[in-house]
Amino acid sequence: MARSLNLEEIGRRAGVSRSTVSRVVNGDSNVSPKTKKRVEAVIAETGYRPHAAARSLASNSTGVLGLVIPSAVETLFVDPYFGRLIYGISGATNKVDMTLTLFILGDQLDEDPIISRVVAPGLVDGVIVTATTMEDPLIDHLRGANMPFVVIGRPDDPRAVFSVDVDNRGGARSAALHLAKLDRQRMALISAPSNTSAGVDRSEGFIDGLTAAGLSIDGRIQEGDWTEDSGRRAMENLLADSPDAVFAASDRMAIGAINAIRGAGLRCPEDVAVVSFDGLIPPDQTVPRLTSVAQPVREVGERTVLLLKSVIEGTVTTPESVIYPTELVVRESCGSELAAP
Amino acid sequence: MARSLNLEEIGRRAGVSRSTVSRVVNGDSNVSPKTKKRVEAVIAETGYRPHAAARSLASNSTGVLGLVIPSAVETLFVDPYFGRLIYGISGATNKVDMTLTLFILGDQLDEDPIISRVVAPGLVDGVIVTATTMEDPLIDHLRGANMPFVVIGRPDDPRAVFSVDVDNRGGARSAALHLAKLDRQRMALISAPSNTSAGVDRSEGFIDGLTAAGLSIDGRIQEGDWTEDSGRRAMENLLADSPDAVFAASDRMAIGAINAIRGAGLRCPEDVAVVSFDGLIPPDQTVPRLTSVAQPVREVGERTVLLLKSVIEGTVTTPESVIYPTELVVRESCGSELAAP
DNA sequence: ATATGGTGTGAGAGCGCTCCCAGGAGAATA
DNA sequence: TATTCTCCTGGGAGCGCTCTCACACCATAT
Repeated sequence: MARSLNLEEIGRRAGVSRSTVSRVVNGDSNVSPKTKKRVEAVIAETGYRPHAAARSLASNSTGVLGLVIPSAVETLFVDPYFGRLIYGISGATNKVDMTLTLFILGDQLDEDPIISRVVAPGLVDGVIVTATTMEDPLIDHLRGANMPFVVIGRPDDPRAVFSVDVDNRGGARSAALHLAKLDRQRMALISAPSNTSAGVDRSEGFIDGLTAAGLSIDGRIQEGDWTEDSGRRAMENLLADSPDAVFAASDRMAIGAINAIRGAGLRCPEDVAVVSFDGLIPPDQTVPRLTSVAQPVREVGERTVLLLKSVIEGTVTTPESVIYPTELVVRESCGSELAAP
Repeated sequence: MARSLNLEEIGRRAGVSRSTVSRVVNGDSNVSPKTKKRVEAVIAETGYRPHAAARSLASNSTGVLGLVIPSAVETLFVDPYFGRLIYGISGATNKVDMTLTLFILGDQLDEDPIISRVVAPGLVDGVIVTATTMEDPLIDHLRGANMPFVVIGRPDDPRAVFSVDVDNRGGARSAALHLAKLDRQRMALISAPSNTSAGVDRSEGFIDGLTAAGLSIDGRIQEGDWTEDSGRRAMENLLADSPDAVFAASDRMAIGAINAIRGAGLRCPEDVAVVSFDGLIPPDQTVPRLTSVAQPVREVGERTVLLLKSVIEGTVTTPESVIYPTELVVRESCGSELAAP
């Protein structure tokens, strides 16, 4: 019978103690080069790998980060944003030599059995919460269980919660100012869901920009749900008010809007200019190419992981809100070339 | 100083032993109703949750499933397929009361440090491998580490590996037969990468169908990489051969192809009919609505989880290949209405 | 010669749980 | 009352690791 391959066994084969093998495995410097080499040889030859659970139990840390995504994401998964975000977070997690666990929440948010798994001790060291709707009960559970966490988005109380977000307000505002500069007078808004912080901030920022330019929205607002389809329907409704420009709170909704504009026999950008938010669609994939407020999704993901790691390690203790700037990337859909000489 | 909340402590407060509390937590029947109630009260009141790592160590099972996704997925994440698949797998994992961990592989496939984490003992009980390219070294590592795994797709040797796949061949074949029945004579193919089993099977199935209909492809093949953009470029090349129909191995590539057809001033389906594979795009999101070979992504995800669970538990020991049927969903892009009276 | 200090190593305890076995309490049977 | 059986409960061992402490060893300083 093969005895199980553990520290003790490796030590036996290398003629040293369990402790010494542990030191070699964990890169402790207090091991003589000769011993180290011998132990490493045995490890390589046996294919030994430390037992993750045992390590977690003894060290009281798992090396695992949790990513919590609300259920509404079934539709959201179609949006390139989530794929990018997961990709960024996963890459950063690997870079710091940790593992990523996915918690996709069910429908009934409150007493979801998944939540109890998220906060169970010994499973994850910390949690990243994304796309949280305002006043998410999950936050309370996390805090109650004393589980380190970082929110992606703007939390209800930024002074009580660690968070990473992009400047949704400023980005949307710049979109309004840009369109105003191009002499658009009757702007419309396709907003994102108003129970998300990004949705609220982008709407407020846009209207803020309008106001600063001496314009007003006059009720030309339709709420979408991030999907292309909702963007198309929203635009169809808005066309009744004959707007000359529209700001869509996401790329995909903008694509839907462009389709609606075309479907109504109008031209984009000549008749209706379009500016979107996200900047995640490859430029040549749309006609006309989208003018969009670009947000650094990958950077947000990486920074979140790093921040969470600091919180777990206790390096950072007072909640901080990291906010990444956004950048208006001008292409054809806003009609800036029409205005230029 | 708050003493740590563990089985012993709960037992102390409820006036029973560690063992009894453990029985209550795990739903063991051999506990008197009175004791059970008392223990449950203490648990509820203290908010006790079992320590996952300790449990794993003692029971030698983690309750965690790993999902391994190759790196190429940065582009693939844009494809709705992966979102759906992850969503299905995650839902099924939750349903069997387990947790899902994500391993997104880096670029250098072979000695990726992530692989060593995947196969490390005490982290996951089993692994789901997706989008594997042929002869993936990961498979060998998994087998070498004696880690239970199930492949989504068609493995090199179906008799040696557990797998779940859809009938790519049959689906593609039915697309060819359908177009032939509509009197299309010069069909073209936009294939998926030939280092994936789905890519190979869909191409072979399509050509097989052509042959059965007495037609041939005559070199009208272009390979795409699943993206819309690659579909557009592929179609632009194919148009030089003036095909009257095209089969794209994925929805997104089909959308790119339609754009290319339009861009060349041709009509779809009148001049060039289009049939795609996947059936994941909401019908009204394209003009014309896509005729597509639909695959049951969610079912594949769920079945994979269930199968993996059986393998882990040892219920199933001889490798089996589950293959789901596909279904041709006819809409407008294939031009079937033109042929009908 | 003794004191001092760094370096490499081993042993013990303990993380919180599960699993197994021993055994008491009470009911059923003799 | 003695015996057997079932039901419930407690305690010990052990999962594989980390962490702290002790200590042997050798080099250098006093």
